[in-house]
Amino acid sequence: MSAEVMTPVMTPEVLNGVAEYFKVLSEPSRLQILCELRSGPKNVTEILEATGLGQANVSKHLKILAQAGIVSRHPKGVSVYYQIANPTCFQLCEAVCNLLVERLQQQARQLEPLAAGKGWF
Amino acid sequence: MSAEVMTPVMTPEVLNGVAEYFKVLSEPSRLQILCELRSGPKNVTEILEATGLGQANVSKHLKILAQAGIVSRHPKGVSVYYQIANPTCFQLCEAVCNLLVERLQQQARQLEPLAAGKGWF
DNA sequence: TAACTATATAACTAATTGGTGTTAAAATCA
DNA sequence: TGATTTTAACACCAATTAGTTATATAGTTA
Repeated sequence: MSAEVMTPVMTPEVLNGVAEYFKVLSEPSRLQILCELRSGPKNVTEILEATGLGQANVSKHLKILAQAGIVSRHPKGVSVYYQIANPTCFQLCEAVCNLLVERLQQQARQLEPLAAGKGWF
Repeated sequence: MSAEVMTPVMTPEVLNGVAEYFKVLSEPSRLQILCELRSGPKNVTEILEATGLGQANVSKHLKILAQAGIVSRHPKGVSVYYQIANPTCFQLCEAVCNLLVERLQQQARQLEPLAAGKGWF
């Protein structure tokens, strides 16, 4: 009955949700933590040592990642293990990586003739 | 010769670059602007009217999007038209959207038996 | 129970940033 | 030329947040 079937209206709620997810991935420290979890679950101390970040800082970042559903929390005795809950985040990172590489390569191609001495005069 | 071929080291530069790109997409206003550009190029005035955002605000957001290589700038007479330079951003948004939908559906499934009256006692 | 370890939380600072208002610059038209 | 329109640049304020320090909480062991 709706005429908006083909191009769905992006409600503010959806926009906010998507923006919020991207915001979680927009901090180098959090990406670093995610990279460390690529090899498997790690407890907080291991993440501390691997990243060199402060304890309270890591704890806060892990909470944010867990709330976003990107990592999951698994208490085991004294320590708490975290692991990737949804590997989609890596696909997103990979896509952005490719984007950045493409852009750098394109810039390199544009600069190449100048480096070869052509085009200055 | 390198032993790090399989799992590439994520240098701080790469991490910063990826984080920076995600940060550009982490603002609802910018996502709103991108959504308005889905239907084709638009000048600033058209974007103003479509989004309801302030002029200076839109100008700033467009600059950020252009610097990130997500939109491209095309002056035409008095006005300046912007258009999507790389549609990859939409694939990213779509992926995040699916993620959010999946999470809501999963939460719904978990809540369903409780709503049916089972599991309270 | 007390002592110890691992993690989380609270309070704080410093820096970043989204939004607004204003001004300036550039193109078009009278 | 002068007036108008369109966009960008600049200054400002309010709100958010990453990181740090100190403290609290929970699990473990003696």
